[in-house]
Amino acid sequence: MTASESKVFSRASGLAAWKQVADSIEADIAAGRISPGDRIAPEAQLAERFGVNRHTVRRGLADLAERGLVRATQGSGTFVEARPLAYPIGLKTRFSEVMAKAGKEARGELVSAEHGNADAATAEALKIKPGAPVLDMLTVNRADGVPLSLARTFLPLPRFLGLEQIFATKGSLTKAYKKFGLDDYKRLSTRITARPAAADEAQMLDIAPGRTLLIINAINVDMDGKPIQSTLSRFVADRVELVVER
Amino acid sequence: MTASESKVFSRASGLAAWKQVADSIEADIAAGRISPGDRIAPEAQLAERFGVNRHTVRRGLADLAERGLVRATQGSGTFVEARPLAYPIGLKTRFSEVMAKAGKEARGELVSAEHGNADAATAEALKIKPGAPVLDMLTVNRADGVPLSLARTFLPLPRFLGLEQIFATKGSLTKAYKKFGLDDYKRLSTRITARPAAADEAQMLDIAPGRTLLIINAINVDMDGKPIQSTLSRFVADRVELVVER
DNA sequence: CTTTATTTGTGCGTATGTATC
DNA sequence: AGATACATACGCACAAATAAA
Repeated sequence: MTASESKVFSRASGLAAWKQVADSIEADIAAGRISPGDRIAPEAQLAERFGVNRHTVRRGLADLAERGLVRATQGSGTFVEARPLAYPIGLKTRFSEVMAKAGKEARGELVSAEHGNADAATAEALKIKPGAPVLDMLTVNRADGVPLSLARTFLPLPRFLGLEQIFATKGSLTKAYKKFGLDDYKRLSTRITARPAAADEAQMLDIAPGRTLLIINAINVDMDGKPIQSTLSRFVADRVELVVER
Repeated sequence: MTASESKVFSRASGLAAWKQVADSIEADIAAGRISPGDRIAPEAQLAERFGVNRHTVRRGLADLAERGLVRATQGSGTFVEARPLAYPIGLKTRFSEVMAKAGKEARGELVSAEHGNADAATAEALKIKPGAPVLDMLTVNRADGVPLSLARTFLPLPRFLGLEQIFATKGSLTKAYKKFGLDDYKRLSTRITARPAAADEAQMLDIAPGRTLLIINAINVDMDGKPIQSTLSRFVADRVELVVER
């Protein structure tokens, strides 16, 4: 590994030394010379390569860490972070299609499904009477086996009776809808918040409790504008990046 | 077995006792009988009122807390949470207009402003050459004095030279743009992630370190499609709820 | 500053009804 | 039928944090 891979370091460029270090490593990542998961050179080695003090290297790495490009682990090294999966949010967002486009295999796993009664919020979302029967499904959605989100979905019940069994085998809500003669649907509303993961959520998503979750509250309607589902999705924040589509 | 039950509470309704407690309190909140900021009755008192054990009340309160309706503080009480401010994200989102609509007074406070050089990511966002001059502003945006977000905004520099001085007095980026002959602009892209707040961020946003932040990476362009700003906004997650506009 | 009362948080034990094997 | 597991509910006690005296 020669220093020729990196840009030339200039003392008199006006740019702070730590910034030049950071920019150089960022360029290495952007150009694919170092890939997600790779350990970058130890700080001492970087200091020698750039001809700066280790403190200067650390300042640069801190800048990259703050922007989420690398993550330092004491005693182990500094690693290039996996770029989070871009997850589009738009009028017609389909989990399975989004994943297929990203070259990932999407699969929804049914954790539980039960018949319940709509509480005030769910009733308003689905435009049904409070206490009306709903299908209450809990699913874990994975991309290539890695849990991305934990979703609780409410569906109005006379209409989608038995949908959970189709979902369980197909692993896709879109496909399950087709069995009910519903070929197309769209997003009515999307609301986004974030909070730390509770113990049970962490367990199902295979993360440590307290890790950040992106909470998405979505309502989908059929082409007649009739609500067909109200979903509370909990995404592992450092595995996805939500992209708002226009 | 005795008939000394509370009016809404029914032992043999099939609904779990804790759920009935939760529903009853939720109804009180929905009906405005208790308002955001109010302390609800102590657990012991609620237990007596509903004729159940305190554990049962706690189970119900835990349900409400998980849904963000209340927040318990040890030694102090359980309080009704303020509903987070709905923050629309769309093609033309203006902080000041959004706040005015919500009946809040919006004000951007300039923390720092300096001339810098675009790093790789900023350069790509603004479609300028890496290292090109940019205005690097750090602002805290408040609604009625409460910090909602901390934003780092990069603007291309020959074009917006001196904008920071106008922003400092006006407290609004939209107004500052007008002084540069830019009357209208639109959102090109919005990317959303989330993570805990660092110490310095927490201090400026008046929250505890580690509280969850919603990170929004936005690029705005003028009506010719030319990028005019790249902003990294850090919203206090439990003060706002992002609403994706269609 | 110390003391005291209030309030939430936690633990353990007991009992019961309901599924499930 | 029996055994087992699980969720629900109750009772008591104490710890920890907060607020008021």
